[in-house]
Amino acid sequence: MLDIRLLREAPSAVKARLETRSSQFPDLVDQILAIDARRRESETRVQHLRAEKNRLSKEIGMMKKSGGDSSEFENQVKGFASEMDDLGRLATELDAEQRDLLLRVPNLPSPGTPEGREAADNAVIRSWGVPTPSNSEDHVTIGERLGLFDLERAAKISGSGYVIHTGAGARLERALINFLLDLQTRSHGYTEVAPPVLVRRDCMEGTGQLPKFEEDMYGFDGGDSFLTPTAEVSLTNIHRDEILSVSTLPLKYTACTPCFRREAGSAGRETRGMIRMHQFNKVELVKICTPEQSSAELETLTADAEKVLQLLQLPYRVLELCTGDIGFSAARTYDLEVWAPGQGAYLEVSSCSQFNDYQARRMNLRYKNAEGKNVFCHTLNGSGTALPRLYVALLETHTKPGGPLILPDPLQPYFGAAQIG
RNA sequence: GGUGAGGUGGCUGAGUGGUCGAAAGCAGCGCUUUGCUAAAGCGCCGUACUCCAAAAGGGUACCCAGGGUUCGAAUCCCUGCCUCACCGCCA
Repeated sequence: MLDIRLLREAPSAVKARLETRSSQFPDLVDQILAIDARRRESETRVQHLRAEKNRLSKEIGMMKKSGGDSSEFENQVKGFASEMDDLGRLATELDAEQRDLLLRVPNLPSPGTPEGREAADNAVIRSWGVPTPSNSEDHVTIGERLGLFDLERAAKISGSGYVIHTGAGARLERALINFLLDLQTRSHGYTEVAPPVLVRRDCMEGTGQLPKFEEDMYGFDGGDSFLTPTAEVSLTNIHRDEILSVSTLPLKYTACTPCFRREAGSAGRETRGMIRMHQFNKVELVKICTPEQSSAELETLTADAEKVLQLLQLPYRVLELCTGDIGFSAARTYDLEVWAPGQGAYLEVSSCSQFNDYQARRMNLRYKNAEGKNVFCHTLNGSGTALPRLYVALLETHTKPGGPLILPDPLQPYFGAAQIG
């Protein structure tokens, strides 16, 4: 959430920055400022009435104590009680309305974020490895041939968008998870966490999935709790409503959890195979740090995710997303796209984002700085990485048509063999 | 799921209708004194919002959350959430 004071003090700068995302946002800012003005006006009047009420009540107390007659004062207080109630209600309403609208304003893109409207405007900033020619089998063919997973029976029990990993395929999934978590904890210093995947509504608001994207989420109990679409939600919210000691920062957490997404509006897109799922495993990396640390932490976070692809010998490229393509809560984002020869395309396997204090403000996550002031933290996250697309790239890259899947060296001890098939 | 007990400031913990944003202690900060990694004394020490051009200084709200009773609520009532204990059920 943006600081309302920033909107008040520099509305045109804020609107100009939001405009680079989409033209719908400047109007929203005006709407919020109008409500803010009304809200403050009614709040001020209520406060004055309450001050008067408190003063009279205090006098009544003293009169009662000394045995005087206070009925005149009592009537006086009663006299403006209803005006006070009305104004108070109005102020509360406007406050809620303002907050709700403010929660629907996305983060300001960082100054360095390239401007652009759509994915085509993203900037390729580096690539690694040489993409293999796209004449291999696709992962569905390989998976069927080697008996690694079963999409049809998954559809039978859960519908489309689910997978059953079977036999060596299930073991490979487990080997990948262990490899990824060990890499991030042992080599990169993240603390492993095994969080709940069902969270309360306020956590989903904290990281920015709600209120705007409720139709993409699996909700329960009338919208009180949700299955998390990414471990980002659980991990970043761990310290919500806390004031952290600066000496503990940056905090670095990783977790592998199932992720649940309705993918509303994505029907028909990339539906073959495991590229877009309603449930999938993902290793997530989350950092909580100070504003000063934040930008450098984005670079190391991205490098931590890239290491996965390098070790697994999977060619990839890194994009810096443009203003029109970065996520709602993000100020700046690098996407890692792995080459999938069977698709003849790059697949997004990680999105590494810097949120500045946008999420922290939503979840009231602060730290006490050297001057003893409570300051909002900065948060970051990225995948390290999503399993299904990593799996797809692994199969399509390391399998020759009709041949076995040759596992990259670092994976072999985790799987317990050098190849499958 | 049932029963019971609770949720007060960074922590411990008083406070059962009025002058309580809240005693006291601890921790923290500042000063003084004592020549020795410490003690004692004194002072300061919550957050958010808001008014004022700003500072100074006011004001309002906050004792888990939301409602209610009352001229007045940390205190009484209702609901919810959470914690603890025991019972039941269960991977």
